[in-house]
Amino acid sequence: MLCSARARLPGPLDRHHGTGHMTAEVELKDSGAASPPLTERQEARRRRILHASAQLASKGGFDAVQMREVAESSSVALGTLYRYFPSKVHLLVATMQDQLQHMHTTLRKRPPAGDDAAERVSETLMRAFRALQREPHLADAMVRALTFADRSVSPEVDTVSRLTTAIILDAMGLDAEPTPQQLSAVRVIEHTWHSALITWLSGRASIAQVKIDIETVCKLIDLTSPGAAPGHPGT
Amino acid sequence: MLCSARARLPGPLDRHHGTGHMTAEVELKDSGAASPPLTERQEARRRRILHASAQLASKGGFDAVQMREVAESSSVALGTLYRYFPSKVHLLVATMQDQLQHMHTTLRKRPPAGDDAAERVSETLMRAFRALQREPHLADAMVRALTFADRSVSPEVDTVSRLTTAIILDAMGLDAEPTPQQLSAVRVIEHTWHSALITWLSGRASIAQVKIDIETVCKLIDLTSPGAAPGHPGT
DNA sequence: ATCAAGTCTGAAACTTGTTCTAGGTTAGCG
DNA sequence: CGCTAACCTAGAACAAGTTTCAGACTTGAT
Repeated sequence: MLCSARARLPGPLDRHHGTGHMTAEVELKDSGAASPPLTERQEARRRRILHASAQLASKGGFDAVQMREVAESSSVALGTLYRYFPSKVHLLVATMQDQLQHMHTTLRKRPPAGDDAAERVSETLMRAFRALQREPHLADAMVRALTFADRSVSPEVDTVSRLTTAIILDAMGLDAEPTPQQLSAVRVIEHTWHSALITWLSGRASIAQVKIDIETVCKLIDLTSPGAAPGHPGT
Repeated sequence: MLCSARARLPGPLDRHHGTGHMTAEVELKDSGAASPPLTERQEARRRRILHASAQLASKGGFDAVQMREVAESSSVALGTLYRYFPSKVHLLVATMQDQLQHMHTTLRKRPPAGDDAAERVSETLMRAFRALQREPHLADAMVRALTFADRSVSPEVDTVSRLTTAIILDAMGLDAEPTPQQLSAVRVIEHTWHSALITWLSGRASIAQVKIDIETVCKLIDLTSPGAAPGHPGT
């Protein structure tokens, strides 16, 4: 990455001024995300790009996702690629968002069956972890992009973060709205999740260690659940 | 970063074959690190480089640390810079190691004075956090480099990790050797620490939120300390 | 003093992310 | 049908990390 994140000219993903006429190509289904009303062909291009990105990432990780190659693989001009995704990090974060959505729907179909919330969350994360182990290079590309992202990618990273939070909250199976303490615990779990993945991906931690750490951090859920001993055990 | 981390030719930081003659320049004090027996002038160069790196990083963060500039600021040829630090990430991780060592000695002088281990650790981390807030750009450069580092930087990142672990263990003030559970808790705290810093640096979390999360994760220390309720509170 | 080995320098070259430009294309609209 | 705005393409150009190379320098050994 060079200087990353300048102000960008309006692209197909920008809102219109509402003056009446819209994008040149015919506008269709704005189902899903609210911001980008995309054309059929634009949607197709976007998908091709994300597919190429994931493909290349699966092969060789972060470094293997080269913008020129992504452009060529998805039959799109380099300039167009940059119109859709203003930087490599944007692209990879979007790729991650895509994959996360898959995972979320998959997980909803077969929810974890642990006895308490902590178990269910750690089971869920371990399931996700196993999925990532099947495509370690892809995981590398996505996670590195995610943690390397600077302020210009904040909105996208935030979306990913919300998705992850949703997955964890789902697994917790709460009866009521989460308390602030629970939300903090979830954030901590997310932190641990990302950082543990990094250490695993860079070969500094074993799979077993990641498992242990996930289980360790998940204990925070019991600790912060309403009804658990408040404050320190010694108090 | 481009392709990062090729096999590198022998540099001043490499061990010798023990054949008898050593580095060209006079060899002096190998106090400190065991691996690199550096000359006086080499040590001076190394320091100049690290200083320039920190200087530039303080000014504009990760992007502002440009290898050509570092080389010029430290009056060293670009090739030499690369001989000392095989990549920008190596350089920044080494910079972090340097800063951490300062912090460690500083902390040893005025150890935290909390009642229990969890308090002391979170106080220590918050102190470090405040130090980082004084140089947010430097923090940005170091932390981004740390989490972006790939396998080729593992040894260096590991050193930083060990330093951080040492700081936390120091703050805990253990009577005995840490148990495996405690070590896992410390790793989780470290994960949270890095990842929370990232979210703060990229503007996605407030200082207050980082504080809360650190305090939250530090509760794990009580939970895993010998004598605390083992397993889940509900069991 | 000379030699060999390892270092340092300066500069050019190469790679890949990112930006820019000129021209061709598409689609709504009068 | 022809206009216009927005889009897309091909390709050059630029920026910064990384590599390479020839030559000068340093030092210990002969």
